[in-house]
Amino acid sequence: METIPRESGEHYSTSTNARTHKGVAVEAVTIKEVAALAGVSVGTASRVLSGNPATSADTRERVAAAAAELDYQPNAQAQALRSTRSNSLGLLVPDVRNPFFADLAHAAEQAALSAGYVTLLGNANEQGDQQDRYLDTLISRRVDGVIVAPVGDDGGRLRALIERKVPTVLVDRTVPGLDLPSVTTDSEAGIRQAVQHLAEQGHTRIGYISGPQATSTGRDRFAAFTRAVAEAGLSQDPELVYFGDYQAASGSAGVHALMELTNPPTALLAADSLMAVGAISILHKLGKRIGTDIALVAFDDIEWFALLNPALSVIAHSVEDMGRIAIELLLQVIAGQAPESVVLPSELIVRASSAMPIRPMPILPTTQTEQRSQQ
Amino acid sequence: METIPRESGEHYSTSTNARTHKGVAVEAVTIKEVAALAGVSVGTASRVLSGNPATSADTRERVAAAAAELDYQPNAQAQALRSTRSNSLGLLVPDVRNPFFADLAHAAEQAALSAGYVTLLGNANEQGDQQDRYLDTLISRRVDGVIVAPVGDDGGRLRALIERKVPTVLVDRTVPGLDLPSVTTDSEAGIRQAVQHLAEQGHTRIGYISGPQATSTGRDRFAAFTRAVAEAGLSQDPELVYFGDYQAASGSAGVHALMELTNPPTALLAADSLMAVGAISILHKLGKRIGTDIALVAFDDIEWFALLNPALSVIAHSVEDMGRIAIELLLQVIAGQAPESVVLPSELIVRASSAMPIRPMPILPTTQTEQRSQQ
DNA sequence: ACGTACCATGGAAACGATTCCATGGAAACG
DNA sequence: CGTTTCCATGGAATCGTTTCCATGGTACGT
Repeated sequence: METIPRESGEHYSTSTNARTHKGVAVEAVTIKEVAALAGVSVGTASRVLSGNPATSADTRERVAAAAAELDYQPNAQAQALRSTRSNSLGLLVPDVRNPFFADLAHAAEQAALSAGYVTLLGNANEQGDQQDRYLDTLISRRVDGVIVAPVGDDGGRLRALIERKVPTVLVDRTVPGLDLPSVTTDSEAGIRQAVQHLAEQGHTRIGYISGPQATSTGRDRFAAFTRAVAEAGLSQDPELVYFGDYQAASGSAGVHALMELTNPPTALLAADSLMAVGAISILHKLGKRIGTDIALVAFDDIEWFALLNPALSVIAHSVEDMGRIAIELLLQVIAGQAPESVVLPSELIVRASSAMPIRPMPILPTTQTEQRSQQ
Repeated sequence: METIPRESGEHYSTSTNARTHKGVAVEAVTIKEVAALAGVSVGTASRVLSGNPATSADTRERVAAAAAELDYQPNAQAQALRSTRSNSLGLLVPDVRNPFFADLAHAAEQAALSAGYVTLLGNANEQGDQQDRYLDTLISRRVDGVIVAPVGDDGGRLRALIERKVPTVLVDRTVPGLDLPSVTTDSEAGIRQAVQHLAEQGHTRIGYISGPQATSTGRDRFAAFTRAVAEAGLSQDPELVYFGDYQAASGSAGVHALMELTNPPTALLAADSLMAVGAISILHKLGKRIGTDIALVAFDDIEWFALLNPALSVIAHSVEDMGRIAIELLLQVIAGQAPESVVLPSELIVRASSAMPIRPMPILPTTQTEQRSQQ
């Protein structure tokens, strides 16, 4: 709206990309200046800096020296605009504060870095709209590929990625109806081992704190639990299942609900680490001693779980592999291939939280003996 | 190197920004196509889409409809190249897997998002060269501002940021000689409270697992510890200090070293959460019961510490405030102001790990009684 | 020694948006 | 009714880089 006449005088009228800061205009070094200092054309300078072999040793040297002298940093936006490659990947996780996803982010980021990509990390906060917002941002920034641990079940703006044929890989969770390569965990084995292990300790009523049924992991793990319980001949009382949302608070709520049953469980299985944290916290408050009064097993092998007293039994799966393989698959998609999805194994690690038989009595596989609550 | 003649035929020779994927070329929607569909010029379309008021209601409507129809997502690179604003911030932390920095990243990212910025998260892995590499990447991407929890003491490429006048704010740690706004914690109060508290429990020899002296927090906290110990009249035996590197392994090594002294400490203070984790792990292995055989206090208030048994006493400081304020300061710097640095308070939270007097005997402030190691 | 091949180089177009400037038309004013 | 003002719009320049194309020069084969 300013109408003050501006003099278009004898300034450097050639290259003026100003970054203003505290009122002072700072000129960034461009390839033009590098070329000038080296005494070559812009095209030649570009060739040298991008490693194009069609250059003489002499110019290579002079351009490199000029770039170093001026501390030249190429404008990544201009590069990306022209070359349609941004050398950046998007990584979208439901929650960075969840140690599982923090580890995943770390693993993926390191793998991406060694492949020459920077990672834009986005946080969906377990909210579909925030995920969609980030996905649009990633489309706008023309990232070369995206790795998503999806929130919700409808795909949302993931479909926009697919339409645009943006290379995309799903990780940890899948979305029904979306045909994308993925890296997931086969929860079946780990959960069956956990249930069998608890049955061997004499437990007949296992409480299950489930993930939300709007996620693939929530459904898969719940189905695996149901099957395992049936196979082991344990109680299939539907009251023993509480549906949480993968956040700590719902782990607490789950324990509350399960322990108020007239016939409460003697063992608990939590479908992720955060809900396990919530469960532990409330069990402490309720005065229940883990590993003695009640057994507890958690999905996700978090370093800290081994430090608890008693140490927590967990169903482990390798988050490092998951992150690394996700990047590998993504690089393949970027290269124009159509890689197969990868399913990683899970396995039970028994520690003190579930190692002690609560009721040392023989298991009666056929007859379900009514047991009084131990209030 | 291809010399195959390419036909430059009757294709859409106007706009061909191809993103190749699985061999198929996909054209991204550009503003040109939006303008064509709306029946206006590119300039007008741009004005509408960027909210420039110099547009008629009629065109606004038609352009908006066309953009929606085509699911247009602007090319952020072209926008940034022309407007010299990228609407993105860089956030560089020493280690995302450290829950303190994961929380910090989350807090900062949310604050940035609500201010309209996306965050590029980088991981220095506590290594100066990896930090430098990321800093160069951020310069190249022309981010609008950078928040750094610096690794090391020499600044490295941080000086390049300053030369270019890239708006930068330091967080958690500072670097001597760099005049940048920062958000840090005053460890003095929390550490003095912790030492006094331990002295009140009858401890006279407090082991200190220090952070590296090449970080400002390492130095500050060590100095605060030294002062507090002197004030409380406790042992200033230099053998009671172990210098770690803020990683879990060095916490274990520190406990090892301190417990092998002929006169080992009866209480431990760890300068960050990861070293505390390492310390807990090794104490378990050595059969030392925390809170009974040895007292333990950790710097950094991590949610999980409250779940340990016994719960861990901590020196707390607000990581949410730190992240949020860092973004606030950065926005001020971007706006051309020169904000003051902010120092946040710390305070002791006493839990079971340090609550019990280990040797209920009167303190002899002057005479140091020889105590046998309790191996 | 001459033509061919090749290689390093300079110049210019292009990527997709923003933004300045000029213009045409409508509205407002006398 | 004529002139001025203003506003919406189209066209063009521009951001910094890559990449295509043409060219000049050197080396090579005959």
